[in-house]
Amino acid sequence: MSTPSAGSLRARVRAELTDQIKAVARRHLGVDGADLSLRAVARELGMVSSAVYRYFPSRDDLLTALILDAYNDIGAAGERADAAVPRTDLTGRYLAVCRATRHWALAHPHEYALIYGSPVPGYAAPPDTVDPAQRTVAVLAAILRDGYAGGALTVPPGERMPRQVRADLTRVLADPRFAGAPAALLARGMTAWAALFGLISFELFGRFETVISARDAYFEHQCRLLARFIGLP
Amino acid sequence: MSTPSAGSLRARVRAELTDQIKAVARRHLGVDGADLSLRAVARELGMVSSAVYRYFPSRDDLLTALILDAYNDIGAAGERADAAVPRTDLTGRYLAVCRATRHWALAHPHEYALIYGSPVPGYAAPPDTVDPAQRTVAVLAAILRDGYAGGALTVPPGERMPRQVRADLTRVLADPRFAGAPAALLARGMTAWAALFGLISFELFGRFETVISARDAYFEHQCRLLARFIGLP
DNA sequence: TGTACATCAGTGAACGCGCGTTCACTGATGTAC
DNA sequence: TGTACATCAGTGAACGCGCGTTCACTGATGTAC
Repeated sequence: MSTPSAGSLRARVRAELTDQIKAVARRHLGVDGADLSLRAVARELGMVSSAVYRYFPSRDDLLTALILDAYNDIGAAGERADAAVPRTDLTGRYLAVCRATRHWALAHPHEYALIYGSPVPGYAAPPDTVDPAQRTVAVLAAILRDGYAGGALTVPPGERMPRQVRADLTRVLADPRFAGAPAALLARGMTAWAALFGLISFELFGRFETVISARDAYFEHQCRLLARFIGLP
Repeated sequence: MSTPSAGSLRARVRAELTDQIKAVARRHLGVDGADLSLRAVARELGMVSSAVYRYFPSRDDLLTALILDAYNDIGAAGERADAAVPRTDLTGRYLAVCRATRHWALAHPHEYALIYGSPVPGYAAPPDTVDPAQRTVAVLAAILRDGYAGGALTVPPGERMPRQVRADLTRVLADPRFAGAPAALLARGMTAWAALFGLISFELFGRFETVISARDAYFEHQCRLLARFIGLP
């Protein structure tokens, strides 16, 4: 209000409109799916379609922005849920992350579909989406690490693992975000990770439509089974 | 050639062209995704776009035909794989079904995305897709049934299950295709089912891109973990 | 504090394109007698 | 076996629509002196 030079006013307005464009575009994902219409977004904002190009150089860049936001949102939701549980309550942390992830997905079905559904033909995600895309799985990995460090999680005795798989997992473990647990544990964790998103996608994409009616309870039960599978008490 | 009246000739030509249209449309799924272009399909077949309407009353009906075929194909692949393994080799049957399902998905990525990817906005699958959609999971259920009947699979002792979840699963078990195993086993089976498609979707939709290089071995290992999770030896 | 210039947001028209679907039509194939 | 009529496949033009992107422009906001 006082010190900030007039320059930052324009910048603030610009940031706000950028957010508004994204917000409207997000809503349009539900109508058009991944091939949302720039013109429709502009129309809803009362501006002419060419004006959007002052904010995003192309339709694909707008899409990329939505994808980035979605990854960061769902990842942050998982991180917050994890942080809210005592560090030593590993099962509680695991369940909290699962619930938060599903909760976000149910609240933002079209953004979820954008990042965890079919890839958009002709669209290639730029490299800077990779890190945000791994926030959720990084939270899960941290639980494995803490569980192993504290002795609660142990390597299942007599578990064999093909050499090539071990090589891949070892490479993953070289990343500090995923390090700390042995490969055998990471393997189980990654199965649970795929299962988590399999469950959410099944629910969201209609596979439980006339089959499962108690969705919350079902998800909870499935997650508990997966927790046991990982080795959590 | 001899007895079949001339009427069946026209019918045969019609059936062939119907198949050709579907074949071309299937290929176009890779370019346009679920919003494939009728005109592009017609163009590739050297016919005028309106001619396609002699075969499919609308674009959505063509899409429905592709969806039906895809469900039946992937389901049949699982059934064949299961049938090729001795009945008593439960783990072998389970792994065979998983492998066949993944194999089909890798060979038909765009059809897989059509049925197991994000739902198409504005498209509602007609009710006759439901049964074909359940062929794969029905094969898995049969393995549970046989395992339980033969005594190889047992209910995990002391496993609790929320009342509502039990109610849902009991309703599922009323269908002869899924009957035969107790609810606690079915619950595990359905987790493994979601995990299977979670794994395949992750692989196909690019989530393993720079992470897992030994895809076959990784999938195999994950499926073995899931087999153990279900209770298979 | 005031002026001269540069930056930027938004306009409106246009380009060139593709789409699903309808409709009246031609000509070939099938059917009934 | 041959003829008269009905069915059907495919044509080509048209309707009405929406799209992403470019471009020269106006007028407001910001900056340097």
